[in-house]
Amino acid sequence: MPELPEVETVRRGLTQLVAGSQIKKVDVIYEKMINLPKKPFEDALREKTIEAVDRRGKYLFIRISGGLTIVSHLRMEGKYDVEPEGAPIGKHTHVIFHLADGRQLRYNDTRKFGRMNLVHTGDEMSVAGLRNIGPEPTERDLTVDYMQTIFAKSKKMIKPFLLDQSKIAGLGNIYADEVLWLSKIHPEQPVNLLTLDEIKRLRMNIITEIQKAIAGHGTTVHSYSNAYGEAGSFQNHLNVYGRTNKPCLRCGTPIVKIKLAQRGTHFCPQCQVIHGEENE
DNA sequence: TATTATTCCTGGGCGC
DNA sequence: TGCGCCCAGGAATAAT
Repeated sequence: MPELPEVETVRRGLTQLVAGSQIKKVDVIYEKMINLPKKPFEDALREKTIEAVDRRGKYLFIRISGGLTIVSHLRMEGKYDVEPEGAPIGKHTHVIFHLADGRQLRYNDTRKFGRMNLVHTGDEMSVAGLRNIGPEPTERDLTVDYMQTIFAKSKKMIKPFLLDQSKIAGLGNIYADEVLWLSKIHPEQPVNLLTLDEIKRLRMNIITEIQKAIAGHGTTVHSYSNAYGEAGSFQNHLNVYGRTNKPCLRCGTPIVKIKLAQRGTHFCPQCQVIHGEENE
C-alpha cells in the first residue's frame, strides 16, 4: 500500500520514464477513476506533453503542457506501468496514456480506489484532500513547535491522529505503527498528554523512517510495485507491522494487534504504555 | 467544530 | 473444487 516513500519512488520512476513524452491520446476505461466525464478528460490531454512529475504528501502532480496538472492518488494498490503498444491489457488497467513514441503509460489498480483529478496548474487545492494537507514529514517542514501546537489542541489517540493527512502529510498505516513502536508510544495515547520528549522522539523517528524508506525504494506489501515494476525492499525493515504474536524485537513480548479507528494496529504492550500527565 | 462511522473495491485466505 | 464469508485499508463523505 503506497505511503509517502512509495509515492516518491513512483514519482522518480515516472520522471525518468515519461517526463518529456508526448501524449498522443488517452483512453479512460474506468470512468469513476477521474473527476471529469470521460470525453473532456481525454480531449484535454490529447497531443499534450508530460513535462514533469511532482509530489505533495501521497499525491502525485503530473504536469501537463498547457497549464494542466493531473493530481493522481494511488490509494491502496494503484500503480503506473510503462508498456509497449501491443502488450496485452490487464483487467485492472483503468487509464491508458498512448505516448507518441509507441509506449503506453498505464494506470493499474486492482481495487479501483485510486483517483485522478485533472485541474489547472495552481488549482491543486481544489482537490478535497489537498485543501487542508499538513506539512511534509521533513526536518524543515515538520517543526517541534508545530507538533507541540497541534498535539496540545486534541485529545485524539495518537495512531488515528498520525493517519490524519491534515495534521502531517504522508504517513499511512504501516509507518504509523512503525514510528510509534520506535518511539515507545502506545497507539491509544491521547496526543495532548504526550511529553515534549516523546514529541521530539516521535518527530525524529517520523523524519528518519520516511527518509530511510525512500532510500530503500518504499515498502512492498501485497501487490505494490513501483513504476519500474521493481518491488520495494523496505519490508525487510518492518519492526512491528504485521508481526502479530511474534516477539517484540526489543523485549520479546508478543506483539498485540488491535483495531483503532477501523485500522489494524500493532504494538508491544510492554514497550508502549499509555500514561497521563502525572507520569512525566 | 471536532470526531467517528460508512463507503468504495477486489483478491486472498479461511471454513465447510 | 467451489462456494460464501470476512478482512485489508486512504480518504471522501455522511452522520453524530
